[in-house]
Amino acid sequence: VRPGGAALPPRPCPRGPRRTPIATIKDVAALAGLSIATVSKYINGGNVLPANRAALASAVKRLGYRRNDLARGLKTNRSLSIGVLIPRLDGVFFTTIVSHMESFAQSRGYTTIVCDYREEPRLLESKLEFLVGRHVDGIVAVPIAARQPALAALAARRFPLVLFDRLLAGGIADSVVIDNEGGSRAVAAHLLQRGHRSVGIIVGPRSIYTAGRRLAGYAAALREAGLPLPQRLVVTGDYTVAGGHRAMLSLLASRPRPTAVYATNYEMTLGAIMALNEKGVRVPADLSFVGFDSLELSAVVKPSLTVVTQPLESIAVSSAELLLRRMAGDWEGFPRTLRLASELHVGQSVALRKAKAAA
Amino acid sequence: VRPGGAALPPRPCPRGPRRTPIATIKDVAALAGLSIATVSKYINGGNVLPANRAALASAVKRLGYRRNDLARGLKTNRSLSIGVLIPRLDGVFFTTIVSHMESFAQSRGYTTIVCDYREEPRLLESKLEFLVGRHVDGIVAVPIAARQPALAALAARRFPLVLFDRLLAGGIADSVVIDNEGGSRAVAAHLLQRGHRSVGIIVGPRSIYTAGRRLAGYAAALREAGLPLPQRLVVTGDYTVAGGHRAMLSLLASRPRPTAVYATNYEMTLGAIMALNEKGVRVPADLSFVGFDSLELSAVVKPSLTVVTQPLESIAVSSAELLLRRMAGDWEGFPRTLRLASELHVGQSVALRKAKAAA
DNA sequence: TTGTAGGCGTTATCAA
DNA sequence: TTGATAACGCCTACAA
Repeated sequence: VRPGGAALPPRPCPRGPRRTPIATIKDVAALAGLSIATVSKYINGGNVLPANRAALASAVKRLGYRRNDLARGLKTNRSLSIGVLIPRLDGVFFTTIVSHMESFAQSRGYTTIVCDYREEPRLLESKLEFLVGRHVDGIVAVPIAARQPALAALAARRFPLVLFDRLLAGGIADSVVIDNEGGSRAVAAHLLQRGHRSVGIIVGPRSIYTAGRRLAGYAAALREAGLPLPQRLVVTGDYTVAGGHRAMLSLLASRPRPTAVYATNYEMTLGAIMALNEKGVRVPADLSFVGFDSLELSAVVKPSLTVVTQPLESIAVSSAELLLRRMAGDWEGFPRTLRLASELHVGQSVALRKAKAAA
Repeated sequence: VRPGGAALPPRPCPRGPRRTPIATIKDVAALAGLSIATVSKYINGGNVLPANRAALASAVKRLGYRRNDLARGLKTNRSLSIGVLIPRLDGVFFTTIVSHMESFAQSRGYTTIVCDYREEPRLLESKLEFLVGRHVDGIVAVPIAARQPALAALAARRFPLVLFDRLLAGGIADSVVIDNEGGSRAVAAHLLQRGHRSVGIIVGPRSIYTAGRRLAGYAAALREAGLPLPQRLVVTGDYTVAGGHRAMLSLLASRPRPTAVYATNYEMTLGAIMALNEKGVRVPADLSFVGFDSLELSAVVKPSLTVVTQPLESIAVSSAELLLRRMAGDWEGFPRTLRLASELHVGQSVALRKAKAAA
């Protein structure tokens, strides 16, 4: 029986024989004929006599000394690591952001521990436990739902925590999101201006924050323009390639067929394009199309795609920067919500239509 | 002036005020009225009297005690983390593998520190330094070239190190690769059997191990069949979407046009398909096509794609498992090279041609 | 079964 | 400026 709280990680492998021993401060001190206190000062940029400095430098080099961050962290009560908790590790959106975070964090001396919870609430909690157990100095996370007791508790304790992409209800934690509504409004405006009155929209799962906002912004823009948004033009694609593919097929089959389609994330954009190609639908001659996040595709596809793009690197860096600030004890403006702008890149996938009576 | 060896990481943020203090063994001991040694035993599954066990359990729960892995690692000389060093963090191939490694490692109690070196040799070295400085217990890495002194040195020191995807010259380190030649041979056989005699191949950069092997296997199969492989049918696509796109366009323009094209990685497959769609080339009626690693696409695209797939999860798990074995001191068979099979998934993208005289 | 004590590599406090 | 010395949280003989 293994006791000790809910879920202690399994015992790791028995350790093997030690290889080349690693030099410690003590070794350096011995070789340089100085005390470990002096060596420590030297290592951390303190003042030492030039003569000693030289001796230490050579000793460090001779021994190949490397500071032991574990020991240091033990003393300073910091692990020099931050946790990153995301819904999934496949899809390109999160991995790209994580990649940027990773390199930013490393440039600041921090290591990242990345966990994904496969969109499972239960896994989210246990991975959060794992991170806390690892004594990470801060956490960047993507909530799965608007209410998330575990995350809320962390925030309430003033544990450095920054959310991104999705928000918690009540704005109780520092967060970084993009202007999802704004992006969709821009798309709506663009399509309306180009004469489209019947536009299909491929949306994500209702439960996901971004999906709701993207649809809401789009619907609001239509409403303000006095146009209806019939349910048959709103198709859910589950944020997957297959879902986008299916959704596009269904829109193509719908009568009257919309004159344009707007896919609201990368995977669904990909799937939708595949469907168009299979069906031999010409863009924008037969159908206009607006995608999401697929700037790379946009450059490759002809005609170039009109897409909404998110500033992936900014999201990553803003989140990490805010986190580091909190970790440094600067809680100014807490809880803070940064809203980054999304951009509409106008390509050639939206045709100009003569205005005529709406369907 | 910051002294102390080549490249110490920058000083991290000054620490902020301590928040909710975290319970330690000492606290648990005090609350339970026992010694810390007993608590430690309890935590690690040792024998304690039932009565004490109960007291400890409640104390642990009350205090929300979590073991400090840093302190434990300091004592046991292990950091419970493994480093993962890969060429890039964009592309789906490496990130998928890393994702599997991450979850496997976590299931064994290990944390992973992921670094990418953006295909830059210099960055590879410095990230390796970073990992070693973090005292990771082992490293999984993808070399950038056949000779890599830093990696070789590590292997020579018997530091737990497993390479994957690409090999080092001389087989001096544990490695996990797929049977690249075999995959290409299977493609060649399939195409030949279906009557294709003039097949374009879109290859990766010469400098990358897998690119060389994939081309070699294909060329060998042709040679053994007594067929030529004219240079104009071998187009380099740099392993990128844009490159695959360009390469396919060039093959389509080539005269006589090949009857089939084989793209040798995921990104190039994507680009190539885009090019086909743009040009309105029907697959397989106008041109047969074989892709790589795009099983997900394969399901979405119609007609379904014939593709070579790599066992991404096996690569990840095999590498991590071998690494853990080495970390446990089991050096049996060192240096070992695991060669995993790739698979040819036959879809409907290769047409059956009546055999006739070669071009 | 339980407790005592020493040490892992660092940092930090004070004297010297 | 330098150097003993005491933590940091945990593990582990060894002794009780």
